[in-house]
Amino acid sequence: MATVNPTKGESTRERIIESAYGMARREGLEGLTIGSLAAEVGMSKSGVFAHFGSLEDLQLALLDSGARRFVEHVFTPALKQPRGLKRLASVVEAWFGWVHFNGGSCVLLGAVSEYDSREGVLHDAVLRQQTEWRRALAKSATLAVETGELGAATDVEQLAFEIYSVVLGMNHDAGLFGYEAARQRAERAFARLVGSYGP
Amino acid sequence: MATVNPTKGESTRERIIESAYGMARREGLEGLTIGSLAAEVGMSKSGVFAHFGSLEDLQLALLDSGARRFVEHVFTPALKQPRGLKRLASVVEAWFGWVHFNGGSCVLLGAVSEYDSREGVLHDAVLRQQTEWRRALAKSATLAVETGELGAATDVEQLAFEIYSVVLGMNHDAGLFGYEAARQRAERAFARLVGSYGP
DNA sequence: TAAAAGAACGAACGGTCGTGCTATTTTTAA
DNA sequence: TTAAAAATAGCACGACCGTTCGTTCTTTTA
Repeated sequence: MATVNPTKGESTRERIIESAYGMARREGLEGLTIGSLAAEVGMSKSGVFAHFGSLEDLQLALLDSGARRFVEHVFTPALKQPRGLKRLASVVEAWFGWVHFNGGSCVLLGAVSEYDSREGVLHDAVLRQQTEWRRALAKSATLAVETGELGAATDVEQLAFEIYSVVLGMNHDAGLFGYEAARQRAERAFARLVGSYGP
Repeated sequence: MATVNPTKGESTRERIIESAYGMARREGLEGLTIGSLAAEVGMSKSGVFAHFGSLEDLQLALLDSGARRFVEHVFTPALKQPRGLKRLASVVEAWFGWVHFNGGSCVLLGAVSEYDSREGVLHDAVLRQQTEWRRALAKSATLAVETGELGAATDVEQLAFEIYSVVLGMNHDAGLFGYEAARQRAERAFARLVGSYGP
């Protein structure tokens, strides 16, 4: 019972974030403005503003919220799979689905290219996220090595990089050329990867 | 003799683009403003503005200029290599180097995530670029199949996607975690790729 | 050297930006 | 039901946005 009895402020704050998330998917975190956001949720600028205290804090909240959804969508369901290749594949498949779930463009990945060569709290948050998920991916790979489904000599960090690359490739192609074709390419690439790292 | 006797206007236009390119590398094409650009080149806003007619045209010019550099840096030198795997490898290596050449963040790739889910001439230009380079990459792969250095059954479009993914992975990691480590990962990934597609 | 063309400036425009303030309304708690 | 607290609106601000316009200075051409 985490979200029971949400106060009015909390629920509208959630509504704002929801709306901002859709907007950021089209315009990026940087393209977000309080004015247009207020118009979309049907509030005044100052009304929206008061919930966050600053635009940067709103962006930060958005990043957090996105991260929560991401983990829920990609990592959590995989826990139902047995450790090893099954679980790793589940993560990757869900990751592919995540791109589609977000209409072909991902706020979190967009934030990487917006903030990777900048300083500030948003950069720090993005870096933390990416580091964490790369680590989680490598961990999943490690389990698949331990079950013997991947070769014992597997460099799991390298494999995590290569899987992540496929995700980036899919994200890239989905945005430019369409989701379906991109997903097929990505599926095949991942299958190849698993095959080439096999025992 | 293309750039001989450049008129004054042409040369300052070049200077502006040069400066804008560096700025766009930090802030993205979207983050570019005529005011800050004018300040950096030491001109008035209107003086800068007059060279392009609109901000969008400036961004478009920047995209064109970047494309020219990119081709010059990545594709042109590879022509000195014999057709086949040598040339393909040369393209990929130069591509890796291109990321470093641009200080770890590439304007052209940045433009993809800025404009992939938008409409307009900038989106169109980005799409044209990416389509062209993917095609060129696939073509390079085709030659390597014809020389017998890659398997006859190779799906060159799939291979092009996978190579491109590695480039994206490298770009991602270079921006967040540093160039050197990213390049090593990318090198190994490409080597694996070539190996797994071998004859 | 004179005339025409081009380049750059400075000021101003209407907008929008994020952010403070002070009211007013609505929700919550006693 | 009433008082306190929270949520929202309204307005104004200074800054900056892209763009336009008329003017001035510099370069090119004849």
